[in-house]
Amino acid sequence: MTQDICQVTIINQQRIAQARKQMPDDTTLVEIAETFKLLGDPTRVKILQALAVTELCVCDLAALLEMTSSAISHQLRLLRARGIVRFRKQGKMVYYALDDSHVQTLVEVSLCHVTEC
Amino acid sequence: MTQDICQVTIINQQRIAQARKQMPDDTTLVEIAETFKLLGDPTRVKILQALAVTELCVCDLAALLEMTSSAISHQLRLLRARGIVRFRKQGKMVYYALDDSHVQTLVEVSLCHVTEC
DNA sequence: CAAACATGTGAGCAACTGTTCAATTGAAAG
DNA sequence: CTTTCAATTGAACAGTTGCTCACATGTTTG
Repeated sequence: MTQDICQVTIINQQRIAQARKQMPDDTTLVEIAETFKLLGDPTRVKILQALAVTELCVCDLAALLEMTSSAISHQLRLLRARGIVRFRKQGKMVYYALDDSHVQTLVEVSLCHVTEC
Repeated sequence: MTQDICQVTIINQQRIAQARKQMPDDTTLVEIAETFKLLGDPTRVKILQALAVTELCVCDLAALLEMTSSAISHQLRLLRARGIVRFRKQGKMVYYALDDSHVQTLVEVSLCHVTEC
C-alpha cells in the first residue's frame, strides 16, 4: 500500500503553482544535479584544484594525490565525459587541464562557502 | 600486490610541489565535496529550487515533486544537517525555507552552466 | 479522551559509486 | 623486435545512497 500524497490547503496550492511555474524543466534539473554529483567526490575535487594551478599528467596527479594512476584515470574519464577537463597527448604521457570556467567558479564559491569567507 | 606510484620527472615534481602548495587542506576539500554531493541529487535540487521561490511545508513539497512526504522528509533532514534550509513549525505543519545564500549562488551558476547562458 | 493528520525515523533493499586488480593499448628506448 | 612504462579499461567488490514501508511522535479537532 503506497502512502498517499497529502491534500494541501488552497493557499499552499497557490504557492505550489508559483513554485512549479518558476521551476526549470526536469531535464535541466537532472543535469544540474549531475554536474554537482561530479563535483561531489573528494578525489575529483582534488584533481580539479590541482589542474586549476597547472597542467598535469595522470602520473603527476597520482603522485600528488597518493593514489594509483588507475583510480585517477577512472575519475578523469568522468570529468572528460562532461567536458570539464581536456587532455593533450605527449608521447606516453597524457596531460590534463581544466576546460570549463563555470566549474572553476563553482569550486571557488564552494571553497568560499566552507571557509566562511 | 598494489600498483606502485610511478616515478615522475624533475620538471613535473616542481609542478606537483606548486600544486600541493596551493591546495587547500584535506578537511576543506572533503567539505567542498560533501557540499557538492548534497547538491548532486535531482530531488534535493528540486527542493532547493522550490524553496528559492517560496517557503513550503513538507506536504507542499511532496505534492509539487509528486513524491511521498517520507522521501521528502529524509532529504530535508540532510539539507537541515548542513544548514542549507531552516524550518519553522506551525501547528502540525513544518515550513521550510532556504538558509544559505552561497548555495543559491551555486545552483544559479550551475543552471547557467547547463543552459549555456 | 480518541481520531485524524503532518512529519520524522529506522530497517531493509535495490541501485549506484569508487577503488583495486588484472589485462590491454600504444609509444619510446634498448 | 622486445622491453618498458604511462595510460586506459573491464570485472569485481565493498561501501554508500535514496526510496519504500511500517511505525512513532506530536498537534489539532471532535
